[in-house]
Amino acid sequence: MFEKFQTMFSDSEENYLKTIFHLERSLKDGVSTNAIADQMQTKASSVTDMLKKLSEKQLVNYIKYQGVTLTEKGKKTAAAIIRKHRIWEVFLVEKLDFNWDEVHDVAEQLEHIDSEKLIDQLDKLLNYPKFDPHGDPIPNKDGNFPLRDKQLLSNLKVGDIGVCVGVKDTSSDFLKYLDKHGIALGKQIEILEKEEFDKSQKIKIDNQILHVSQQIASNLFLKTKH
Amino acid sequence: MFEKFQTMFSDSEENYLKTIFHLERSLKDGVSTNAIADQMQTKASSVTDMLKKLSEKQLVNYIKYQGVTLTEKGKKTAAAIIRKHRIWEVFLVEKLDFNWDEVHDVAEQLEHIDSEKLIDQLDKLLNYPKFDPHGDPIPNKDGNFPLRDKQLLSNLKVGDIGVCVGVKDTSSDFLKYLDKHGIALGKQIEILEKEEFDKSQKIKIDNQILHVSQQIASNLFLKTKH
DNA sequence: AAATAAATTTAGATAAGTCTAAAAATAAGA
DNA sequence: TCTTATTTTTAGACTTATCTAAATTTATTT
Repeated sequence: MFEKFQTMFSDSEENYLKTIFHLERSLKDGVSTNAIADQMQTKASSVTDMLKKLSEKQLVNYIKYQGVTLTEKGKKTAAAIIRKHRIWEVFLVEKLDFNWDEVHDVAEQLEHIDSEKLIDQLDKLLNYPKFDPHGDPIPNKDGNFPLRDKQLLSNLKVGDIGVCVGVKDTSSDFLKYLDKHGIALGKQIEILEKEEFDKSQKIKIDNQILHVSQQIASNLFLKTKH
Repeated sequence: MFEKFQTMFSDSEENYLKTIFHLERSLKDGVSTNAIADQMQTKASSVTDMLKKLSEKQLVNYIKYQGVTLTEKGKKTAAAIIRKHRIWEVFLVEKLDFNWDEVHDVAEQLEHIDSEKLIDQLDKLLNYPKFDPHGDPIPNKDGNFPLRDKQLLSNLKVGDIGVCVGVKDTSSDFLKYLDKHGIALGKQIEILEKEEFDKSQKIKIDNQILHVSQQIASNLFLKTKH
């Protein structure tokens, strides 16, 4: 009755792959043991153990004391997990009325469900979304991420106009702040003033004037009108 | 990033509770170690280990060599898991075009996802279904199962007319057999003849005549017209 | 370049869940 | 009832994933 699903990889292995994938993107060069440990709230020794295992399975290139990179196989696997995570997030928001600050923990569980048909059908039900509720790209079945030119609000100059297309910080607190001030994906934002001293900005959204700090501006992605 | 979900119980514990719940219903009196081991395709010694643990957690009444019964807490927990399993099955069939013979393995995974909001919203999306795709009752949030008077096709007599409301055997093979012969939940069936010798029957469904063996008739539930 | 600091790995331990093989308890048969 | 068979439990081992503490390697600093 409870025949074990011989999923390719354990939940833990999948979580490591996903983390390494993300770190590799942001840190560019090789990912260190400690970086992984920090990100996953675990101990460096645990990371070392797992890296050995992932290395044996040809998922990472691991050289002692030198950090890791994902192999092609590792990248594909990580992309598949991220794909599942993000499709589930869209589902939760679009079909089950979750707010964008509530989806992460549940998606973290759902991403490990093993069923190709399930994810394909979900994708179809949601009309093949390209971005998740935070504006992050959803890789296709081949592991390729759709590109979208976007810039941080903090990098725009006075007079620029853009549409909000994503957030860098996906923490619940930040998302709730955005909700409170009417900032959401799809909204148009115009930069009215920039304060050099503290990098804060005055912006126009929904014909309302809003002052945002550097912290906000550097976590909000806009797509500028070319 | 990957803070462990401190779900009440592990997947394994939940699977044991669910199995014991089902066995308790069919076997009536206490459930034996071997019955659980058989059902779960595991070894009796593993079952004993788990029973000790479940007993410590007040989920079962366990006396060495005497089998187990679920406590109230155990019943509630089991019902909650079964509730999740069956709601997911409805979702898979209604929203993702799964066939009723494809849902079990996936629901087996999904039933362990820990999110009250998720299951409540799913329930709402599906319009609070009372029965799953095999006609099995979905317990409510209190753990109570909706009742439906139903009888096995094999127990009806010539001339009786009923509507198909469930299956006893939910194996893929049986469900595919039913699909092939146009038998589905909601279909009306009339008993035309019964063969005493081999207990086979001649029935009418969709104005077609069909011969079904004892094996089929004893695994199909009908609701007779009052 | 030697000494110190930081990062990483190893060694050994723990917990959950499972297994095999042996021991103990219960049930069944003569 | 005594003996045998069946069921159940115990004992000890294994795997996965984690941890702490110690050892090792790499990086930094003077």
